Amino acid sequence: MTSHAYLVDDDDAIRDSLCWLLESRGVPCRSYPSAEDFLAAWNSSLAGCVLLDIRMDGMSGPELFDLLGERGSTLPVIFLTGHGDVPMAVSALKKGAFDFVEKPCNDNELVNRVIEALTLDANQRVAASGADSINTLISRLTARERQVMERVLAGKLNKVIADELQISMRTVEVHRANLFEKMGVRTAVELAQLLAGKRS
Amino acid sequence: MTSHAYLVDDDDAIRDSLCWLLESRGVPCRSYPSAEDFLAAWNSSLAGCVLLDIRMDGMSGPELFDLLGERGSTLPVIFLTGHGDVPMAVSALKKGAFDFVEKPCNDNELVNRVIEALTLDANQRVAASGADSINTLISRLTARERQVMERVLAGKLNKVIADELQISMRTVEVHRANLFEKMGVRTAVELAQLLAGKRS
DNA sequence: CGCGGTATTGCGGATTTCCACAATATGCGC
DNA sequence: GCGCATATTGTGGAAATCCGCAATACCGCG
Repeated sequence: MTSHAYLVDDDDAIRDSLCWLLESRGVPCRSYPSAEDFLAAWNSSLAGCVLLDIRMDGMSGPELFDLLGERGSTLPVIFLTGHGDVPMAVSALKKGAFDFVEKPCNDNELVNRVIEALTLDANQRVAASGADSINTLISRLTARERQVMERVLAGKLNKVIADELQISMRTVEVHRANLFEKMGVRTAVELAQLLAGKRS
Repeated sequence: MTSHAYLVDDDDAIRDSLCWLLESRGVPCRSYPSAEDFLAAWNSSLAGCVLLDIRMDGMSGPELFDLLGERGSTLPVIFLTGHGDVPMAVSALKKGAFDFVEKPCNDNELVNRVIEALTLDANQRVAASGADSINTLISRLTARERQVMERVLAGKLNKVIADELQISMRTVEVHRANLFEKMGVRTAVELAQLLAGKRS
């Protein structure tokens, strides 16, 4: 999924001109005439950022913003508005909007913000992919292996784990070795380091 | 250091009325007639939050905000302004201000924001104290113990560590046991958990 | 100079982990 | 039913860790 700027505005002229501006600066751009249109097109694998008009027919910009958040979007959102007020800007930013700019605005400024947002999103994605691949690894463990892993991470001895799980020590050793193998580590400490912070 | 609201505004009447409002709601408050006054009184152990007027004689609110940031303040800052515009609010929030409210504002709203900011600050402090106490623990280790700890956290076997440090395995065992004792853990895994994330 | 803290090492035994080899049982899909 | 993945257990030995007891050495402080 290439990184795009997703422009949502119900004004045809603005959509066209902004889209042209961005593409002329090397930023791939797709535009949508309504919040509903973008929401329909959105899926969690979209990468890039969103340029969102505040006031639109149908669903408003902030409403779309909230909805995207609920659906797990992490796309940076830049609000665009011709008639914004301070409380609206404050509210948007406190909810995690990337920026809030008033129309008309300086072209270079806007393109810069878009590029910043694109960069942020790219960084977020590499960071997330780390956690993701770890969760993928964990997902490949069997239930037993996960139970053993939990207890290994709690610093428990095999014999204690065996006792807690009501199985023999030998079995614990087997699960332990298997899960280390699957997680690609050689020691319990490496496992702890691997999962440091991003627990699932 | 008790948690306070630090009010910085050059308008006597506003200072008095806001201070009275906050104290009447149970929020201890101290006020300063200028940014310079607060800056002089500030030190890194102050706890609470800052209520900052934008436009003041001498140093402006945003200028003070930047300076505090440079000096390592983590106090949440709520900007107060009677004539703010959107770009100003956006700029403040993107720089990390806690909130940005326009005067006149609803008393309850403001008090709520202050309490939120106070809560945030308190949470930040407990989080920081955790990292701090860990660093304190580490600082009590001897040089050798730290060297051993590094390698233990790298998942190395005692024999390897002994080899790297050119000492006997027995010595490594001793250092290892001592540092576990000092760090208050019983296993290498616990140590890794303890230092998960906040490495010094 | 003696005391205390740190660093160092050895011995020997208890405990634990690691692993190869080997085997049984269950459940699931073709 | 057969093959495969998973779970389970055992034997036995090599390797590593854990730990008490004991000793030597260096260094800074009073």
